[in-house]
Amino acid sequence: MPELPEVETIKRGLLERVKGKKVKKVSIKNPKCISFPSPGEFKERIEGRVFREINRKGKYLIIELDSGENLVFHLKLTGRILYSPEEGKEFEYVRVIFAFEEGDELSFTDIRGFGSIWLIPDKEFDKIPGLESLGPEPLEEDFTLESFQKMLKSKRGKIKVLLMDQTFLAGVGNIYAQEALFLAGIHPERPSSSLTSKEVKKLYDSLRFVLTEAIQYRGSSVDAYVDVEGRKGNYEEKLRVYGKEGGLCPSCSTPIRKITISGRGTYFCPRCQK
DNA sequence: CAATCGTCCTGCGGGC
DNA sequence: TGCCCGCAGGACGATT
Repeated sequence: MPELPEVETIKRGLLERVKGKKVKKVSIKNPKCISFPSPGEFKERIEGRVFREINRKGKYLIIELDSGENLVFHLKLTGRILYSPEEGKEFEYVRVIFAFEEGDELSFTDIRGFGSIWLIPDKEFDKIPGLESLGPEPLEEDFTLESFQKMLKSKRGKIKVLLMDQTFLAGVGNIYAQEALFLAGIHPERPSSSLTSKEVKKLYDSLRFVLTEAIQYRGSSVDAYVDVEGRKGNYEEKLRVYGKEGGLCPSCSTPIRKITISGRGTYFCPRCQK
């Protein structure tokens, strides 16, 4: 389940490995993941192009090509982007392989197949569902406590659902929404409008803290996540409540509880989170 | 109108 | 033991 810290880790790995490289060949093993354009056009428009700047927006990964087009990935649940220093490496569940002139390769693999790839001309991000309606980046400077307070004012509904809403905040998913709420001592089912200003500040600080810490640890390998080198993240063992059903609260030793909110598994400490 | 549900897909875990 | 059913989940679109 790659969320902001995992996609950021992949981005940094790509900058190191493939920035400035020229694509010699695109091999499409399973065209279903290519949302736009047609597989044939996708291949034709990428071969011979150079990977320039590499950016992340929420959970989307964006590679700028020297043609002015953008190669965009969304990994959803089980997508992986894997680097291989040699050609011919066939990863499991491989869908698309980008082979570079230097003889190295980048593979997109996906077990469950929810992930998507797009190739779009510059400034045509509207071709990608969700990309243009993303909320602010929680680690950017313009996401201040004041702006978070304002954002919450016009919103209703459960706070956990809101944190995971990509149009509200970019890049936060099921894992880090729960971790931030735990650190802030806020029950995931609390109506967002019921938070006191003290709680809003705690949540703001917790969100930024947990995302920053998770990036430092190169992400959490829940589900299929690994970095471009195929290495697992180191943050899983640091998770405080996510996936800890039957475990004890790291703060008060009360058993962690699991509930379902909008169809998503949600872990929390019934004592620490009110 | 906001909240929930169905959908896509496949590995895996629980249950018998 | 081994099989099978059903669950998990990001985000869009349909539905209530």
